[in-house]
Amino acid sequence: MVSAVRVKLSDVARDAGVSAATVSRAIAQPELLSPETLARVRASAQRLGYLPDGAARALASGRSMTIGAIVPTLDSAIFARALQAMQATLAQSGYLLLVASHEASPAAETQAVRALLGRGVDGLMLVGAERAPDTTALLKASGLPVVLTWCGDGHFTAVTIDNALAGRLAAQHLIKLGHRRIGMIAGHLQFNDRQRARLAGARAALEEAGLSLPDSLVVEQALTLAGGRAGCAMLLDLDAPPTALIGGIDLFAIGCLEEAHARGIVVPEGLSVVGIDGLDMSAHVSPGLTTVHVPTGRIGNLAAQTLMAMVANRPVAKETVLPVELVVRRSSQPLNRT
Amino acid sequence: MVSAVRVKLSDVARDAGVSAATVSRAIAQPELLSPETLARVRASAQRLGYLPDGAARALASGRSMTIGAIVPTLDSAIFARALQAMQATLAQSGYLLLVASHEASPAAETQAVRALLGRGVDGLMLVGAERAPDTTALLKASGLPVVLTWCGDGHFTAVTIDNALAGRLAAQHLIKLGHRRIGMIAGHLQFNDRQRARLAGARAALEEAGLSLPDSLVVEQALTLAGGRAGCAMLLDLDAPPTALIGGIDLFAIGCLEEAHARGIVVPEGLSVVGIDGLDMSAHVSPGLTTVHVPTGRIGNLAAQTLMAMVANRPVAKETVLPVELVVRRSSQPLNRT
DNA sequence: TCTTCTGATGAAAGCGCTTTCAGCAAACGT
DNA sequence: ACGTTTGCTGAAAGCGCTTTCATCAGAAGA
Repeated sequence: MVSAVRVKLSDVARDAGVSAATVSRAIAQPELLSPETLARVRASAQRLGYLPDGAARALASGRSMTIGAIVPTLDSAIFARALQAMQATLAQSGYLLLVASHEASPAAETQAVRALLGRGVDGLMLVGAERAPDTTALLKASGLPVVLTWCGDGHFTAVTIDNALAGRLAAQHLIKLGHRRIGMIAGHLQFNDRQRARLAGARAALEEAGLSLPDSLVVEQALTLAGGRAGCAMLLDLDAPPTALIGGIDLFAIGCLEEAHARGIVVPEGLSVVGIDGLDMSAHVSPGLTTVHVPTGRIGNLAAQTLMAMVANRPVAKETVLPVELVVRRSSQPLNRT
Repeated sequence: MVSAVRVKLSDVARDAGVSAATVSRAIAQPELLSPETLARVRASAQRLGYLPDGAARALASGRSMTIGAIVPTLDSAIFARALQAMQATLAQSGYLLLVASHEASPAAETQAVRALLGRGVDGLMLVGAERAPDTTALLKASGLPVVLTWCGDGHFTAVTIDNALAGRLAAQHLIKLGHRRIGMIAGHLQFNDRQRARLAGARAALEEAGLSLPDSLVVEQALTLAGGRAGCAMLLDLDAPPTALIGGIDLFAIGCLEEAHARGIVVPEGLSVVGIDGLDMSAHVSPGLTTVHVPTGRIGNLAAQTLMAMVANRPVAKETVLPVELVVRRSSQPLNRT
């Protein structure tokens, strides 16, 4: 490792014949310098290949130009897209994204928050509103800008969607099509307020229509395609199987499509399926998946923007609720249209 | 923002009645302290809610406990999985992941490298071996541990797969099934050595079998499902369309499945399709996708481990080539079996 | 001509931690 | 009994930068 001695601020200062303060200003507040000085400093910095030391800057200025994000997992189309959007938005302003995942463990989330807080992030993005009290206490004590996503808690700033409405829209669509026995595959409800809300929304819609979503028609599964298939299998194996299924996430719904196909059940003739998320994939599977579209990318963009605004002490909306929208495709049709 | 004054090392030291050095040791090298002192310091730290300042630690110690990763995009099942694996592996050792993406732009990659270098990462993961000379120069000059993934360049340490072999396996499989006109949908080849190698491998296999893969049977597409569909459409619209298709990534192959389905072409009877990647999804689409499986998660794990080993000055293999493996499913079958 | 600004720059004091280097007591060796 | 080693702890010097605060020309005002 022939690590060349790092060029530091003082080297540039010496080279340019100015003080360290001037070089510092050339980087952070160029408008304070005379054009000539600025040009000279920049030339020196360029020639020496100067790269400011982030740790030192962070220590001296109290800002790290880094935003933290803690998600259940990166290995999910949803969170991956949201993080990509965040990262892209942040990068435009010179911020970097520090990520951690907790795999649906509140304790791991606390750990992650502690780690990111220690790393001096300027702001923190979290998913959902439900978490260990420790975590919340840590967050509040830090006084750090925090943005919750997907679900808010009324306390922290949030960029959300109405998950209950999403569940409701899915259910209402099926009800309107004449379905009466509707089943739902949800993610494990513990430590997942998004899924709980979607389920509650669907249930409320059914009850408002004089129907119901009994626990026997709800299965909890791991948030994977295989989970969706397994859930679908369980519901179809019921004595009186549902005529329509709601997937708490699109992946579940796609799993249902596969399972139905494997069983020789034609969708939508033999079974209607509706998802929630609006994955790209959902438009391409066959039959095309009817789903409640969620603006995942925008959640990421907005979370990033909100966080940066908070860092800059600009006012931000306490909670931004992004719209969800039913997208009807081929996977759902009126009951008994044979 | 009622940001409570941050508890600092000196506060803990005072509270515990020891020097700052002792508190510092309690955190980083507890074995140097007497059990009693250690316990006392820990109790104080705990009670005061002390959280070490990462920037200060990084500045003083020269280590940030942060690893950087730069990928084309986070919004891809492949990179998302690799990053999730990296993150999980790193977290176990107290490291955090700083991510950036470049969207297939060499200039953006240079930018990202600069940003991460400045942020004082202890190591850097990059995808592929091809990049702007600036970037390479920057990397070398920094002397930082760097691990390339998917493709190596013989210079930097790398955790790779044999992309050419992957392409070759896909092609050989189809050749063995009797296919003679084989088409391929590849990602844009510029700034994507993985795709170039896969294409080259497929082409080599065909030539070895006395066949060929003319440019007319190769289409370049954006790395999305829609790209796969579009590519498939182009190839099927040829006067003499291929009887089998290789997708440079599974997503392409899945797109082919959709496009074929939309055209009323039955896979595999009317068209054989093979992918490369081994997405979870590929096992679940119908027909199940024949694909060359790539151990994506292991690439991430190994990259993380390698990077940590390099940071610790432990010896590491210059290049680890992970195995790829053909997984035959239903989407491919002998030619003309009707 | 003599203040009073204004704009550009420098000196120097940290930011919160790590890490030599020393010091000191207790344990050891002979 | 007297050097030596060993184990634990403290003092203090930075790490590389930012940011007051002070300075000092030159421009502007009286």
